[in-house]
Formats: sequence, C-alpha cells, structure tokens
Amino acid sequence: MESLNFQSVLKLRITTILEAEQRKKQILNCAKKLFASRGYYQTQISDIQKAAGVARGTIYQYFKNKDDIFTTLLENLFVEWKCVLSKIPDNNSESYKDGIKFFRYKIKNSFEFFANDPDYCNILLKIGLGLGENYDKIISRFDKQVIELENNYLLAGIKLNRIKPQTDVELASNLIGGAFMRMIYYYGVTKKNREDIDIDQLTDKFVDAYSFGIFIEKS
Amino acid sequence: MESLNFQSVLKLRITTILEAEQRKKQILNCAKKLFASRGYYQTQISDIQKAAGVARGTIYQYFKNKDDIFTTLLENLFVEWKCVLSKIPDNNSESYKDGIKFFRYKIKNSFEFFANDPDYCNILLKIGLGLGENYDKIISRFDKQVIELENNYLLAGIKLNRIKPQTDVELASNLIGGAFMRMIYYYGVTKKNREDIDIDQLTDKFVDAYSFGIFIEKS
Amino acid sequence: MESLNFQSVLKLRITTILEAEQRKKQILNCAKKLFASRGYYQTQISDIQKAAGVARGTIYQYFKNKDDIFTTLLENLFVEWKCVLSKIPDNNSESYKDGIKFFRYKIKNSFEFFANDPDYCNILLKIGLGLGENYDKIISRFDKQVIELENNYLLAGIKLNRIKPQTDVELASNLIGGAFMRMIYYYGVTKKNREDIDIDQLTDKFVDAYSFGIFIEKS
Amino acid sequence: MESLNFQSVLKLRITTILEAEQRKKQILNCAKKLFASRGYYQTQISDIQKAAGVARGTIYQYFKNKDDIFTTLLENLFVEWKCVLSKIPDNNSESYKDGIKFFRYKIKNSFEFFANDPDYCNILLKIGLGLGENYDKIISRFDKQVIELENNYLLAGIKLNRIKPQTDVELASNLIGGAFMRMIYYYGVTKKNREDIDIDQLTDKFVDAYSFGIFIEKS
DNA sequence: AATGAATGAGGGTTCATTCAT
DNA sequence: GATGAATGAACCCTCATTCAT
Repeated sequence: MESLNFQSVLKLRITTILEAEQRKKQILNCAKKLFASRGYYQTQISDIQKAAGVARGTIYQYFKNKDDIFTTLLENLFVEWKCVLSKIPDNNSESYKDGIKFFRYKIKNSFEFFANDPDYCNILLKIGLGLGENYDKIISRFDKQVIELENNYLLAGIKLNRIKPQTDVELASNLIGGAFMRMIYYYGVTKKNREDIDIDQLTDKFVDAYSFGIFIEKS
Repeated sequence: MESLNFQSVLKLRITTILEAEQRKKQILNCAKKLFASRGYYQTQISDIQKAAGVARGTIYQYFKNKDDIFTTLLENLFVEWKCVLSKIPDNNSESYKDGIKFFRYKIKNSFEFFANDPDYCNILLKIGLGLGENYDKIISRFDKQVIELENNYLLAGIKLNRIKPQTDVELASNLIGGAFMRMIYYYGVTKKNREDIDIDQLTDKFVDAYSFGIFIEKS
Repeated sequence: MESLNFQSVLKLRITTILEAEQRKKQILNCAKKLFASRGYYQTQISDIQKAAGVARGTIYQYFKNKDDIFTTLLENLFVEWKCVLSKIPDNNSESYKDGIKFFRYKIKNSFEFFANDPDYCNILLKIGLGLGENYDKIISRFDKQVIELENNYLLAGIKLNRIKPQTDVELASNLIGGAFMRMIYYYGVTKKNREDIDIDQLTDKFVDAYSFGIFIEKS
Repeated sequence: MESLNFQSVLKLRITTILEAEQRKKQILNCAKKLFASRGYYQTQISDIQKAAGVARGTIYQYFKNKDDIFTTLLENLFVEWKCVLSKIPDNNSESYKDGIKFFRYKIKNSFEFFANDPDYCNILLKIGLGLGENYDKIISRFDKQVIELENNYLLAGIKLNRIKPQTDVELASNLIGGAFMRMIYYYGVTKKNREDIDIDQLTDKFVDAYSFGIFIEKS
C-alpha cells in the first residue's frame, strides 16, 4: 500500500493553476509518444494517465474515450500539416514561378515537418493504418490531400507545358505520394543516425528523380 | 481380431496428413480475409473459428495462438512473394538483356501478385505495420527484400552505364519501393472499379516515370 | 471554485487507505474459507468474488492474480504464527526455567492458534502441500521454523542434561513436528465434536508422551 | 507436420501383443510418476499419454476418466500397503512375543515400503490431501487403517501391562501416525542423500523414542 | 482395440469506462 | 474539476472427453 504522499497533494494544487487547455495538450502529448512507439492497442489508458501524471478519471474529462484521443491526435496532425502545406513562397521568389522549384518548396516543407516529428510519422504511417474502418475515413482524408497537392501541381504543370502531357496524373500522384511517405518514414523513423540527414540535399535528389522523368526535357 | 495391415495404417496416416494440411489452409484462409478487412485486434479467434466452421479448440490444434496464425500468414506471404520474385525471363528474351525491361518484368510480376491478392496487400501494408516490435522484424524482412531488388538493379544499372552514376542508391531504392507499394495498395485495395486496371499499361507507366528520370538520356 | 483543502485531501486519503486495507482483508477472508474447504484448484476466482460481494475486476485491484491471493494467505499465516511462537513466558514463571514446561508453553500456544483457525490448518496441511514446486518453497519455510523450534529445544535440553544425549536430533525434530501437525489436524479439522477438546489436557499428554521417552529418567 | 513414422506402426504391432493388463499397469506407472512429481492438476492426460507412449483415446479404454486413474492409484497403494501390514513375524520369533519388537516389526515393514516407493509417499502425503471431498473419503480410509493398527497395538499393550494404562489411545495413535508419516516423508522424499538412510537404525530410534515414553518403565 | 482430430465448457485475466466522494 | 476504486464485458486459451475411422 502506498503511503501518504504530500507531493501528489502539492502537484494537485499546482496543476489546478494550469489551464485546462494546457492539461489537454499535456495528455495529448503523452498519448502521442505512447501511440507512436507502441501502437494503439498496446497503449493503455493507464499508461497515458501515468505518463501525464493525472488520475484515471481526469482523462475522461478532456476526452470522450480512448478513440477520441487518437482521433484528436490525427486531426491535429492534419491541421498542423495543412498549415505547413498552405505556406507559399514570396511572390517574387524564383520558387513561385518555376514549377520544379515550387514543387521542391512544398516537398521540403512537408519533409521538414515530418522529420521534426517522428511520432507523427509513426502514427500516420504505421499505427493509423491498421485500425480498420473507423480510422480509414480520417486517414483517407490525409491521402486525398496529398494526392490533391500532386494532382493540382501536375495538371498545372501540364498546362504550362512543363510536364509531359501524356502523364497519367492519377498514377503519378500515387507514385510521388508513396515515394514521399516512404522517404519521410525511412529518414524520419527507421534510420538510426538522424544527424546525418540533410533535408535540403535529399529534397533536391527527390525532386530531381521525379522531375527528369516527368518533365519534358528542354530541347 | 483383424490382423493389422500396414497398408491401411499408411493410407490412414497419409489421408490424415493431407486433411490436416487442408484444414490448416482453410483456417489460414479465413483468418487472412478477416485480418485483412478488420485488422489484427478487431479480429477475434471466435470470428476465425466461426468463419472456418470449426470449434474453438480446433484452431489451437493447428496454431499455438492467435499470434502464430498471423505470423504464419505473414511468412506464407513472403514465401509466395519470393517465389514470384525469383522468376527470371527466358535467356533469349529481350527482358533479360535490357536493364529497363528486366526491371519491368520484375515489377510486373510483383504487381500482378499483389493485385490478385488484395488481402495480402492489406495485411502487409496496413495491419502488419501497426502491431509493434514483434512484427516489425518480420515486416522489415519484406522491406529488405524489396530494397535489395531495387539496390541490385540500380547498382547493375550504374555499372552498365544505364543509370546516372550520381544516383543516391539508398534514396532511390526507397522511392521506388514506396511508390511501388503505394501503387499496389491504390490499385489493389483502395480503387473500387478493379476491372478497369490494366496491369501491363500501369507497369509501363511506372517504369517510364522512373526510367526517364533515373536513366541517362541517350544522346 | 472551492479552494483546495489539504486537510480534506488528507482525510480522504487516509479513509481510502483504511477502506482499501479493509477490502483486501475481506477478500482474503473469503478466499481463505474457500481455499480451505475446496482446495486451490476447486476454488474459482468467481467464487471468491461472489463470496466477497465484489465485482470480478475488483479482485485484481488488490491482487496480481489467483496465485497472489494464495501466497498472501500463506504468508499471513506465517506472520501470525511466528507472532505466536515468539511469545515467551514471564521471566519468573516456572515455564521459563523448566525445560519441559517451556516446551509445553510453546506447544500449547501453537496448538491454540491452529485450533482456533481450522481454515489455516487445512490450507497449510492439505492444500498447500499438493500445489507443486512454487509453493513448496513457502511451505518449507514453515517446516524449517517448526523444526528449528524442536531443534533448539532439543539441543538446549541435551546441554541441560534433561534430554538423553544420544538422541538423534534430526529424527526427533521430525517426529515431534509430524506428531504435532497431525494432532492439530486431527483435533482442529477432522474431529467433529470440537467442543470436547481440552487443549490444556491434550498438551499435557502430548508433552508427557514425548518427555518420558526422550528425557532422561531421574534416578 | 510430422512425417510418416514406421516406428510407430511397428510399435503398434508389438504392443498389441502385450496384454491389456500390462498396458494398464504401464499407464498407471507413468501416471504415478507424474502425479507424484507434479501434482494432480498439474498433470495433464496428454502428459500421461505421451509418457506411456499410447494415443490419447487409449487411456479412456482403460480408465473412465482422469479421476479414475488417480483413484486406482490410491487404491493400489492401499492394497499393497495393507499387504505389507498384514505380514506377521514367525510364531516363534522374538518379535511375535515382545510387544515392542512386534511394533518395531510393523513399523519397519511400512517404513521400507514407503522408502522404496517415494512416489507413493508423495501421492499419499501431498497430492491426495489437497484434492477436496472426493478424495478425502479414500484418504481417510488410509488414515483409519493406520490408526487402527496403533489402536489395537496400544490396547493390547495396555492389557499386557506393557503400556501405561492411563494412555490416551486416540491421541497416542495420532501422534505415532503423524510422526511415522512425517518420518517416511522426510527420509523418503525430502532428504537428498538417500543412500545414507539406515532404515533399521531409524526404526530402532523411532520405536525407542515412543517406547520409553509410552511403555511402563520396568522396575 | 487403438487412434488422434475435434470439441466446447470453463477458467483466469485485461482494461476501457463510470461514478461517488 | 479531480480522483481512483469499482465495474463487468470480452477475450484468449486450456484440457478432459468424445467419436468416427
């Protein structure tokens, strides 16, 4: 049996001061790490609760249920990622005018986003996928957005005569999406020596590989 | 007392073994469908048992536990897939001599394999990934094999002066692997109108997209 | 918002601890009766749960598993019994000086302890024995303590010239221990009319039987 | 999957020749060892079956159920032990006439019986005890027989003026029985160096310890 | 008589969620 | 709001027994 614990009483007081929003974020962060490293079903509410340093019931004051935590996490991921995607280069910059450079700009931003947040990588690419129908809807929203990006880019490219007109846009989007996700997974999660990664250089190579297959060779 | 009869004992034994093998396959098939559609944790032993039309205990005569069923499934997948990968074109055929065509031959075989078995696609690309450390080892075997294929191909290609020598083989392998897996997933699982798929044509496009980005432009 | 109140938190905590201890004892008591009357394997968790009037899961809040309940029970038995054994007669009393009377004092205390707790008798002498290696270690602790008591007594007796010097202490300890355990079992558990038992008188007879076999006849 | 096994076919033929009674004994012997070392519930039918080298179903041709095996074992134990007990010394021998020597003769025979069969010791003293009501009846039969022996001996001894007339026969029987069982358990099962045991000597000491406590000192 | 695959009742345990304090 | 003891549905797995061959 645990002996009386003044620390916990103190903690209680202190945490009361923390805003509810803070508390929710704290729980979410702990859940994120746990889900990312163990998976959805291997992570128990009690693990999250302990990691967050709150009582069991407190979790349920901020989230409807376990599912809700994970869904919130996924949705936050999309919000944050969308925010990154929506960034556009300066009007005057070269990136804005040149199709390849615009593509490169977008790829690099997303790459950076996931490289800095391996937990999100794991949750998106490993955990979320195997959870069945309920989550497929959410995940497929992400999918659609990636594909949409590629799609628009490709169509614009064709219009501007920068991309081979016979390109199968549907397939190409998937190839780019698949290659990109694999890249962020490999360099963001799998790879051990993460210091070695030079995002700038990798992005260049990525874009190159695609560009000079897809783009019309300038004569 | 009927005299013991070696032949009849033998026959019995053989029949039993065949039946047992049959029964195991049956259970495995039912489990495959269920795992593929619902995921590992959403699939109960009782579901598999009902689907296979056997009693609860029967499952445990053929498999040590739930985990064993899934592992067996994954291992079968690798055996079958490896078998497909090991196929080589006729010595005299064009595929054998031309690097691109050899690549195309391999891609197409694997594509066909997974297109014909969407359940395996799901298990490999969705379910297996989220199950944590135990399965990561098995899954990573698959990964290594895919990457090995790409790797060898790329290195050979560089030697033969068909692939740009400055190519980052590590990255390129991942890109091709990621794109390929995404392709089989998209066309094998996600896509609704599966009749429309022309594997031959898609393979061509896939190879094209990569080749003319990676391969040295003939001058 | 009501201000947090250290006192109330403390009180809550203390009450909770007391209640928890109470609850644990309650479960333990029900388990004791059941184990004693039915044996370990015949007693289901659901039986204990029903007897204790708590939900299935509650058991697992207080005990790791079924094994833990039984182990706790055995350990409590030893603690309580050791407490009885450690009692010593008044310095001045006759019991303290006279070897036989000291022996008698110890025997009587233990006899009383087990006679008042037939469930403990059963658990120790019947149930615990058949449970295999895991419990043998615990049970043998009991054995050692009984034997230790006899041993010390015998050795002291030999020194004081009250016990025949040629006595085989190892054997004698076992004989006394076996006879004692049999006695508490017979009079504590087997015997139907338990009111008839006069512990004082039986103890006298027990001591007599041994003394005048082991002790040197006064010349 | 096990490959075809000619050995098993051969074994089948050979064992057919063995009498059914032999087969039953064989199963019983294997069960005895297993029950003795693991306990009743820890021993599975499949263990017995494997140890006996017969098929699962065969067990049920010789025994109604698991319970029946154990009961048969216990009953055999009693038959064999009774047989040992019923032996009487030569009419003319000293053992026959002298109460103490008669007692010694009986004790030694039983001691030898159990010392030679530690499995029976275990089954009787450990396993059988914890199995609850069903077996209590059988076990208590054994108990009664031991006590009967003591009882008769004691009453006869009193008649012959060899035993103190004030002896509490009920208690004394239990003391002797408990001490005896403890002795056979300690020297037959617990003790490591079993070669060191000198049954003759131990029996002497056992009888001595009791005799000179119980028997009237000859003046 | 011998076999061993099939059976399914029944057990222990987990864990998300509730609710009185 | 915060707590954490209590809950009980649900799950995996074991194993004695049956029965068609």
